[in-house]
This record gives sequence, C-alpha cells and structure tokens, in this order.
Amino acid sequence: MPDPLDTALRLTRAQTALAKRFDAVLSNRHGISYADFQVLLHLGAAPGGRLRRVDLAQALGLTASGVTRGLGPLERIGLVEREKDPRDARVAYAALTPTGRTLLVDMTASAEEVAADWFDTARWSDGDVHALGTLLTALGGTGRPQPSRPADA
Amino acid sequence: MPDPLDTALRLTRAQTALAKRFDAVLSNRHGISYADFQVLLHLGAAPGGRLRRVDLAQALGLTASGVTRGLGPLERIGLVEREKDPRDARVAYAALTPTGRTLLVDMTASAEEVAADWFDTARWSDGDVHALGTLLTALGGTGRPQPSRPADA
DNA sequence: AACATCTGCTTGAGTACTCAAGTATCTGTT
DNA sequence: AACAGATACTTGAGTACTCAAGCAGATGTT
Repeated sequence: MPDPLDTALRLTRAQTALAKRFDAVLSNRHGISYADFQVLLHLGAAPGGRLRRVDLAQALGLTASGVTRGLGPLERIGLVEREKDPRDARVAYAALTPTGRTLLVDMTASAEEVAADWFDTARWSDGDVHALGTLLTALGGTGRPQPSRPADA
Repeated sequence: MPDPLDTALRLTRAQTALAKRFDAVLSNRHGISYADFQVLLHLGAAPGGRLRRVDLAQALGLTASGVTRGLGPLERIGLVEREKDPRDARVAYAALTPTGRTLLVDMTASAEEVAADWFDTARWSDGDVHALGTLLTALGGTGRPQPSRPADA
C-alpha cells in the first residue's frame, strides 16, 4: 500500500524509465531528444507558432537560462527561428520554422507510438492510462499543450 | 481526455515539479539532494546496508558511471563507505556508514512530509495517492525499496 | 525628464549525468 | 594451464541543465 512518499518515488522512477525510452526512439528516428520534442510541441501549440523565451521556460519547467542554451542547437539546425518583438526590444521569440513544424508532426506520430507501446507493454488498459492522465492533471501537469486557436500559424 | 502521449507528457511534467520541490527542501534541511537521498534509501534497504555499485545503478536507473561519480561526494562527507568483496576483487560495495544511516532516518521524515504536503496542496485524497501509487507500480516503479530483512545492519 | 526598479535575456562557472574506452579480475572452454 | 570472453568499475570528453552576475530596455514615481 503506497504512502505518499512511496508514490512520489515511484513517480520519479517511472518518469526516468519513460524519458529514456522516448529519448532512444526519438533521437534515433528524428535526431533530436525528448526535451527538444517538448520544445517543438509547445511552440507548435502557441498562437503563431512562437513563444517568448521566458514563457517557453515556464511551460517546460526550466529556467530562462536553460531555454537559451537548449534553443541554440535547434536554431542552428533550422527548426526554430529567433524573432524580435517590435514593441519590446528586450524580448526574443522562439518561433517554429516550416521545417520545424514538419518535424513536429512526424515526431508526434513517433511519440504517440512509443507512449502507446509503453503502456501496452506494462499491460495497462485504456482505462488505466486515462485514470493516470486524469490524476496527473491535478498535479500541474499540462500534458500536451493545446492550441489556443486552430492552426493559426 | 488524456491519450497515452498526453499522459506520458503529464508524467514528465509532474515529476519535474516534484523533484524540484524535494530538492529544495532536502538540500536546504540536510545538505544533500533528492538524488543522493535515493542512494541512501536503497543502501539502507539492502541487506547489510550495502550494495554493489552495479546493483545500485540498476536500482536507481543510472549507469555504473553515474554511480561512481555520484558516490564520490557521499564518501567524502562520510555518509557512504567503500567496501571490498573478499571473493571478487572486481566489486566495490557502497555501504552506509552510521552517520549515513542517521541522516537517512532524518531525511525520510522530511521527505514524507514533503510528499504528503505536495499531494495535499494539489487537493488529493488518500485514495487518489493510493490509486496513483498502485498504477505506477505496474510501470517498473519500485517505489521505496523494502528491506529484505528487518534491520540487519 | 531623471532615477530606481523591474523584466527579458545571455553568459561564466559549476553539477549531474551520459557514452565510449580502458583496466582489472573472474569464468568457462579446450 | 592458457586464453577468449564476460563482468565490475573508473575515467575522459561531451551534453543538459543550474545559479549568480551582468546588460539592455521598459516602467513607475516624483
């Protein structure tokens, strides 16, 4: 019977395993990591396909610093572009390029496959997955970011 | 309605937040991280309070290399000791020192508090926590390692 | 209009890992 | 008894972050 600490430890352990699995498949098939995929996901869901770096950090649970470092490679390989804000010279947007958007679509398919397979391997029913997802919603877990307006990129 | 990918993403997000919280409290109160706490937990639960480095890696979901690096500081501050195996000169055990065991007890109290508080803040019922813990058990999550024999240190 | 303060972002230094390669030791086969 | 291969561990180099400090630009107060 799991008490709160047990449950928290299990959560950590499960996520460690999950991330490894995602990382293995995604970097093998698409050349970028699970963390990078999450960046693309958030950008893709944001209006205009772009986000201020500070907001991206918030969405990812990272510091602004971490975002600056992580975005470098993605800009270099042309998945994300830097954009200026005409009203506020301090802000630099991170914006999905068309290439980035295409990759995001492909990666999402892979990721869905991995996730389904993972729960499948653990013999989870659809109901179990749903139950877990619902429970985690109440924990600040944003899940897959929802587009605020349909396809306004 | 969370599909498998949403659920997986939420799991990642939830764990990120959880780990930050544990890290903040544990390093503040006890001077070592959540990751270090998990090392002590596994050692404390193992027979004789010690584990081969390879088995510790397995238990933590890390590589042997990661264990070597992580154990360094813990040995330096006297929480963990290096022990030889008389039968096999290749293996080096990591063993909890008395100081380490004392700290483990204190940290466990803190960790239980943090975990309880976290679920509490999210307005989770005991039943929810239990349900989550049970679900995660089926995911390779070992939770809190159980002592194989009661207090044989 | 000047100044303190706040915000957004980047950068240097440090931490916690990873993988690949290397060393030492053990084990099974002939 | 010799040797091929497996196993336990460490180490060098690289990645992905963190925090603290710093800078540029915005904002509110007088």
